[in-house]
Amino acid sequence: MPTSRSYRDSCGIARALDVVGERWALLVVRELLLVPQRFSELRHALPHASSNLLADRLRELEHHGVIGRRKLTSTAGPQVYELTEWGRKLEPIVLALGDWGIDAPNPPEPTSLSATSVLIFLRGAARPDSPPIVCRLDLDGSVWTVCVASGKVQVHSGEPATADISLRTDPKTLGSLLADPASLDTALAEGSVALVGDLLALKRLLYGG
Amino acid sequence: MPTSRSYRDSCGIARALDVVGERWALLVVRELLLVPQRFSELRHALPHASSNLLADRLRELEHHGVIGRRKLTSTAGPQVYELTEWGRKLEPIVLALGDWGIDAPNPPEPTSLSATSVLIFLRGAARPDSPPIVCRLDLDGSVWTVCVASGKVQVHSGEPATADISLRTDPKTLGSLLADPASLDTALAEGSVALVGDLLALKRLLYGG
DNA sequence: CCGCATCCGATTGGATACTG
DNA sequence: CAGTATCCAATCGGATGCGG
Repeated sequence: MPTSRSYRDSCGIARALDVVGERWALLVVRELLLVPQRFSELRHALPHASSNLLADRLRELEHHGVIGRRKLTSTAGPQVYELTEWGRKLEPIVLALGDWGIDAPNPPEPTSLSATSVLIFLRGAARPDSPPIVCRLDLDGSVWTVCVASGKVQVHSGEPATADISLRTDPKTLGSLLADPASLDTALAEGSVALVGDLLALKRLLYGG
Repeated sequence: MPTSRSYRDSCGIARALDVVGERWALLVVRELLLVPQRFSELRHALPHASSNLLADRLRELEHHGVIGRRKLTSTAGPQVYELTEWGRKLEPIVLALGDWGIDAPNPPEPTSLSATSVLIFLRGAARPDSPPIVCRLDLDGSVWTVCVASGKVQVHSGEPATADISLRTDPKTLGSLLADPASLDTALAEGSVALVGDLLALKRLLYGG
């Protein structure tokens, strides 16, 4: 009679929530939107989730077919978690939920902000009509490529072939920069942001124009 | 130090989940998408949620500004819960989540299916390019108007001014009908669906064509 | 270190009963 | 009808352990 934890409701909304409605589940999906990640990377991205809980969610999401795991090297070695084809269809929903949540009150400090989160926000905020640019972005040591070209903003993991500008900072600082353009100068001055390349190009990328 | 139940993550997605991520919250929102509802109506729509939990969620959603409560008569009397302007912005997100959840495995029986759920599904499934029609729909005693006109499908609570066809059934039967067109004839025969008007018009409304 | 599993106190969810 | 009060089971969060 434990009747599991299902909503036992035939509606598609309830059935979706049976799969991704439990605590942390959609944040795991968020983390996997840009790139497959390893267990330890997910832990770093979601520092307020305990390890057992994260392991539970990953197992459940895998069991429901939202994510899969793939070995990086054949036969024993590190593995990454990635969205399945079905799981990837959550992307527009999760992004829309993020837009909606912008208007919510801020959570109590201290807060976390993962690289994936801020990159998703940057991708949505960057003006696609700004001039083409390739930016190398080093966030907490992991390297990303932000590319604006022909009206599209792309973000993916790894080194760019060539870069117009190069930025090194951490997710929370980048988040502050996006929220408050005025903070860019002081961040550069105190070294929390290191820039190689044209400052004006960076401002166009982050704030449009 | 209880550090509440917040995700403590600055990302908009996490902040949205701080508001509507708790159990039952989004199903309450779903119930209020079509029409404001009273406490007892919500209980009937979500029979697997206990009363204290429903009261808790309503209080929290109100506190966060997703829903509000309004007195039907001035000074003491019944009250209804309704979405705020901000809460109404969840509609496309919740509908998209429902579309995604259609592909999820069905929950274990027995399942519930509220009038709102099935009407939302009907509204999305009905072909807007079918001929104009006004349908009076009596679901478990509450009356709705389904109106197809000029390429739009509308569903709202209450009696239509005039109706081309009139249907009386319950949400679960209507859900079965939408899922399986072949079940319509037997449902009519055994009386679980009562139709007044043109059967062909009903089939066009439910299944397109 | 990485990828979990185990243990435990604090919260939360669920069912029933009860009150204004 | 519209919720509270109460009790108990399940879950969460945090710390720790542990094999590879």
